[in-house]
Amino acid sequence: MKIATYNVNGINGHLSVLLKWLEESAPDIVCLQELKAPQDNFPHEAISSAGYNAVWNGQKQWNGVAILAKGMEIQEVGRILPGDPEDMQSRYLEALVGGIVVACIYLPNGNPAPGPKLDYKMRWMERLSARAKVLLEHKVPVAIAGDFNAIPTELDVYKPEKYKEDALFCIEVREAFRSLVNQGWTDSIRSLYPDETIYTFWDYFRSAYSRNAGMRIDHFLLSPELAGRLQSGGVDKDVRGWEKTSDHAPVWIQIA
DNA sequence: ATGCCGTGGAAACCACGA
Repeated sequence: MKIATYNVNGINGHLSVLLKWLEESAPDIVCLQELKAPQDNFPHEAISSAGYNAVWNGQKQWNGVAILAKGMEIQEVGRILPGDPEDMQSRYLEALVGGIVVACIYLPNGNPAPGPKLDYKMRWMERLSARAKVLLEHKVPVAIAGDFNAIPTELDVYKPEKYKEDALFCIEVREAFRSLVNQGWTDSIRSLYPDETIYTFWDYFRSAYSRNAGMRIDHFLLSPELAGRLQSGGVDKDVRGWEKTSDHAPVWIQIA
């Protein structure tokens, strides 16, 4: 079973790229982030015609996450990350699909840092850690997948020294990410490729993609029950080079 | 050193992204 995560940066604006990638890559389960579409403007007919069921948590203008599945029922578990009834941003969607609990996340960016946006990000990471701990205790196959907006280590960004103060790489975000993983999760791509430089995002600016000035911020965290089934994984880097494309590339893993 | 690009919604500019 192939599971993918892809920050589409506007599902309607980049729909043709998404559909082309779905056809070429043929993932069984897909987590999407940054739909940038209100709930009633999700392109469900196009997604359905491509062969995918879908559940989505949309929002006007910003954010928005979705889970797609090919030929499988998607049983929604929830669309609220517990811990803050004031949080109205559509950044979380949890579903049971193919015998796996899939949590699709779009973690807040946090910039400019320091400031209220970083504060919100840190609180969101605390809430995610709390939910992740509960999911681990269930001792079932779980994948937390999505745009974490977190660069785990210096190996994961083209110029670490430039990002020391950035909300994606500052020490408190790195420590929060490491603390989350240390609950017992497996960072899939890093576990498959312990020493390689692998990026999932390249800025639109400054020819970042052609310079390979990227960062690894889209991740798959697997519970022990699922990590043992991890066979392979990678980044569909070429998709980032397509016309009218997202600034992220799709990331995928193959599960036995 | 810098949103230089790109999206969506509102309004012909704005907020936001990483």
